[in-house]
Amino acid sequence: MVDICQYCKQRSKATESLEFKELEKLGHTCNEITFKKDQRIVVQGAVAYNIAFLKEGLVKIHQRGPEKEQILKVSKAPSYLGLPTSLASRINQYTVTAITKSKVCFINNEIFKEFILNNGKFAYEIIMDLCTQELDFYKRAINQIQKQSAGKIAEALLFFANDIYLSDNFTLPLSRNDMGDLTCSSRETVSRVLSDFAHNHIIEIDKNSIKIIDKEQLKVISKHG
DNA sequence: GCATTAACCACAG
DNA sequence: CTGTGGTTAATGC
Repeated sequence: MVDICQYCKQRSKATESLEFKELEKLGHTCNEITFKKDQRIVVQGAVAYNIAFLKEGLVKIHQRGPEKEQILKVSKAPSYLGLPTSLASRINQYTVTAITKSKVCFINNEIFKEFILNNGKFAYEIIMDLCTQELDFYKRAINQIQKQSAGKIAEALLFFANDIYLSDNFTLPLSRNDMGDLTCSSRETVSRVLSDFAHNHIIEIDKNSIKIIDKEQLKVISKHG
């Protein structure tokens, strides 16, 4: 028990709806754990006893497919890590790995269910969160099926710039291999497309630091596959 | 057929 | 781990 939830500044939006008493209860069962880069926070195949809430950091959520690893999404704090797997299944359906140092609160499953059953506002916020994620996932699933590789990689770059770093100048936290797993393409294709973008002055690239020069062009490529 | 795309393989930094 | 070149298979015109 590291934090007292009532005073935590990094709570989820849903917990704003909790009563003081409920927060106290949360505080009694909540454990905060810090993970280093590349440590696994949630492990596919293991039994889930807790809900994981990412307070700080950046993670990748990935699943072992029949052929190879598939990165389902990259997620930054604050967010719940895998409500579907924690609530709908007793076994984790995917692995979550820290890609930067991360702080995670583990909340007892039963307590969490109790909040959902007893507090409508809390439940509403959780449902909103799930809906948003599902819609987002549909969108990306279709993109990945229909776009060709330059489009998928352009989209990934825009995602990091717009959604993760809020800057056109950032350091890619993933290896080329991981970028391939994320965009459903091979690591070679990622390499080629990135250097191609650089040649065409759409981005500047030095190792993993990326600078987007021509964002409009990147958007066009992302849109038209 | 011919062109395009992207995966796979191999090899060099 | 990354970048690049050659090869190959699939697909579209």
